[in-house]
Amino acid sequence: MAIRYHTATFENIPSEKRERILRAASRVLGRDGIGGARMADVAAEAGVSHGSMFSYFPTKDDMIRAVIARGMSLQAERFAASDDEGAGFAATVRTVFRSAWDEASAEPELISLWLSLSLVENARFADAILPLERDSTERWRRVVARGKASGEIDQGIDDGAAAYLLDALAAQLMKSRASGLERAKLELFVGTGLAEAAPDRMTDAVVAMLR
Amino acid sequence: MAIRYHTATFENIPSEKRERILRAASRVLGRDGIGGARMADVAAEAGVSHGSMFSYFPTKDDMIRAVIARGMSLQAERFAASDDEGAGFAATVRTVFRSAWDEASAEPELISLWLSLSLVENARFADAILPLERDSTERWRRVVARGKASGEIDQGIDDGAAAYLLDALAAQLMKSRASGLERAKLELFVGTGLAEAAPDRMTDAVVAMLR
Amino acid sequence: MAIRYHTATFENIPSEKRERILRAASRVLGRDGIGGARMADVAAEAGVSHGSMFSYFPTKDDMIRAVIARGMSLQAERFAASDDEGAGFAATVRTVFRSAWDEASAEPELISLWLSLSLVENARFADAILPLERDSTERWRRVVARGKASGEIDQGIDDGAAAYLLDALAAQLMKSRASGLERAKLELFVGTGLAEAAPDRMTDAVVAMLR
Amino acid sequence: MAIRYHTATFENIPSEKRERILRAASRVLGRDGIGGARMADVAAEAGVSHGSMFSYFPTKDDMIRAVIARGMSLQAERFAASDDEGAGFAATVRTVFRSAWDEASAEPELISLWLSLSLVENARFADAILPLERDSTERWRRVVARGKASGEIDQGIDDGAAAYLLDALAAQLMKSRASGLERAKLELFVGTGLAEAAPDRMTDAVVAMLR
DNA sequence: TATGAATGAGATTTCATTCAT
DNA sequence: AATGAATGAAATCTCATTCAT
Repeated sequence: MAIRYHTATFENIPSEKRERILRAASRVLGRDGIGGARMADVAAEAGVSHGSMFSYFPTKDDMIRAVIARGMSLQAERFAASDDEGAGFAATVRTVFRSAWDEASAEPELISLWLSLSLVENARFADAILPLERDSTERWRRVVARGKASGEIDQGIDDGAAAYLLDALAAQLMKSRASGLERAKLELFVGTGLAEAAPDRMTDAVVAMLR
Repeated sequence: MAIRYHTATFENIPSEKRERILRAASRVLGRDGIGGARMADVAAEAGVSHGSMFSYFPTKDDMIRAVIARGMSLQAERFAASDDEGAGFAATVRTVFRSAWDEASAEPELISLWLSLSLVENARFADAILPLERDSTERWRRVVARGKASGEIDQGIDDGAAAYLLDALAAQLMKSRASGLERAKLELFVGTGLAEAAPDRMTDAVVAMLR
Repeated sequence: MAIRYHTATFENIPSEKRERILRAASRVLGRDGIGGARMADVAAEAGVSHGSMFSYFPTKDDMIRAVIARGMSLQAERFAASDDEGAGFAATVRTVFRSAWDEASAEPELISLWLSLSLVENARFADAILPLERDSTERWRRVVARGKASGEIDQGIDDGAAAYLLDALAAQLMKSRASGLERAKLELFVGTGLAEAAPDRMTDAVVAMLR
Repeated sequence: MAIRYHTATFENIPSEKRERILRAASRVLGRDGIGGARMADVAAEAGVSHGSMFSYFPTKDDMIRAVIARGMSLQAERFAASDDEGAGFAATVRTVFRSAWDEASAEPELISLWLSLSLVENARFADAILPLERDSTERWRRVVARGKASGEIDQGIDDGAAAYLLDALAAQLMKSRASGLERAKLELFVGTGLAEAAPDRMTDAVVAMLR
């Protein structure tokens, strides 16, 4: 069902090499951008020959899609892993904000790539992550619904707006791990050097607001 | 005091032409991205010769900085214009969200360009808008302070977090005017075709939450 | 005595496989041209591995020469088969034109390949078919000689020119089976859709002219 | 009405340079073939930079079409120039065969290019010369008609076949100037070193045959 | 000052050939 | 002997920048 952007050759090589290449691509794409990334750099960083890249992916665009697809499934896995239907609203928000923060810190280049997908110039890749965004939407809606059911969220609150706000906050936190500008902005609000505390502080704040 | 990125020649041409060039550059940069924009396209769109571009700006990077600087001062003007220290918190949020939305709708390419500046690949331009972000921060802090003073915001609310949240929401609304992906995400929350109502709905929601 | 362009390995594989490979090569060379043909395509079309091709033929050029040599001997066989020293001039011309037409229709890619050999860029392969051309010359000279002897050709006719003309006509007919342009040209003369009747019509015409 | 394959830039440069580039392209295409010709070689041979070539022609294919178009109009001019409706059949054939021979000798690379167009691999360019072929057809039909009217051609002769034969012979003579293989073949018929006499000898032969 | 032709370094992509398994 | 992954040189095309007019 999932579309494959790579060639049969790519499926035949050792999975260790496959991972190495996709990680290198992810790193270069995150660093130099979709347009600025050079296949030769990815090849060098992955320790394969320039020509080999094109035996793994028909075109640069295909490689990009493959990296996005991998990023998506990694993210989906993490979402699923952090999902605990039994936890309370505040605990859930705290867990999700914290894990979003940690994952973004671990692979900031994937976040950079994700940021790129919002640009019109890269719109042709955006469809690749829509499913993930949809997934994320649903997740937040359910979290809000549970919060209302448990009384942790005021009944008068607009569900959709609350979900949007929570999603936007999580996204903003992640972006501040990948982007110097977003990080600077975050520090303007929480204080220089206090970024690390941001996920918890935001959790407290948002939980308080919604009650 | 402000740094000039253009040449003396650029100052000698009619201001109408100057505007035309900067607007064309803005449009092309927003559409094709910082890396993907071509000087020849800007020239063609502005109705000047390709060669002239380099007599106005020493390099492409300089032209980009000039466009960003112009975007910044436009934005600063608007901020100043919409500032009404006498208005209440709710009214201020509504006005700012709405005007952010309208301005983004009017010049989405400036928003696109602004989005680009969060990417690491374009980090060398980010310092150009930091002053504006700082300005925006201060503004939201003052708005929150007024809200607390007037009792429209609960005393227990974390000031910094509230300001961050309001800023993030305003930014998110603006971005959804320039990016198909962000627009799709907004519609996932507020419902397809209901994007237009988003600024008011977000205002209502956030005002309710902070009370 | 004949030069071998293939390796010893090629001689050890089943003759069925050998044929399959040479036919595939012929097809690909005819379709994509000598320069444009890709070894990988030949391999795929023949159902052997890419690498094997180079264990059968040291280089692409060798493979091409092998294909040409095979085409030559096929053609020589057919020449010999259609040779009937006892037949009259008109009957001989008719038979040869018709069989040239039919053979070209059956394996147009061999004709394409033969056409390629007239190009300067492929001159290095031309020596491979000179013997065949020489053979063809001799054959036509003999046919003309028989025609004169039997009185079917006017004594005043220039033998060499007549033979050249007959050979050129036969060649032209064959080429029109492989080349869209040559076919279009033939139809300009004989009428659209009437190409199939061309061999007989040309036979009648040329027999009438030489009498 | 005529389609232009070059850019506006190409029209702005000195006509001397334009000619130089098209001639260089023609030479390289004739020598290395359509697929084998390299833009860098054309550029070097014309004394312009590699990059400039792409400011004159959007793509290599466009350059090829431009060269073909130029070859066509040169050829059409010559056709028109050698047209003498008042001349007798034999004189016309002699003039046309001779001028075809001379022109082919003067610019063999154009003939090579023309030969290339018969290959399936180059079929996408063939439509560019169909008008010329059509023109040539009509011309030979008229020549044959005049020959019949003046009694120089036997009434029983098949008009279409005669025209086809004359056209094929002219083409064959031209091709033998560009192709070593075709030249060798011609010499097999007329005798080594006697190629130069071929046009006249063929004229005599064909005039005799058709009477 | 304005123009637009010219340049060349650099990016993607192709493919004959090699070689480890 | 067979396979197919790996290689890297080379080809087309792009575009910021320069420069003669």
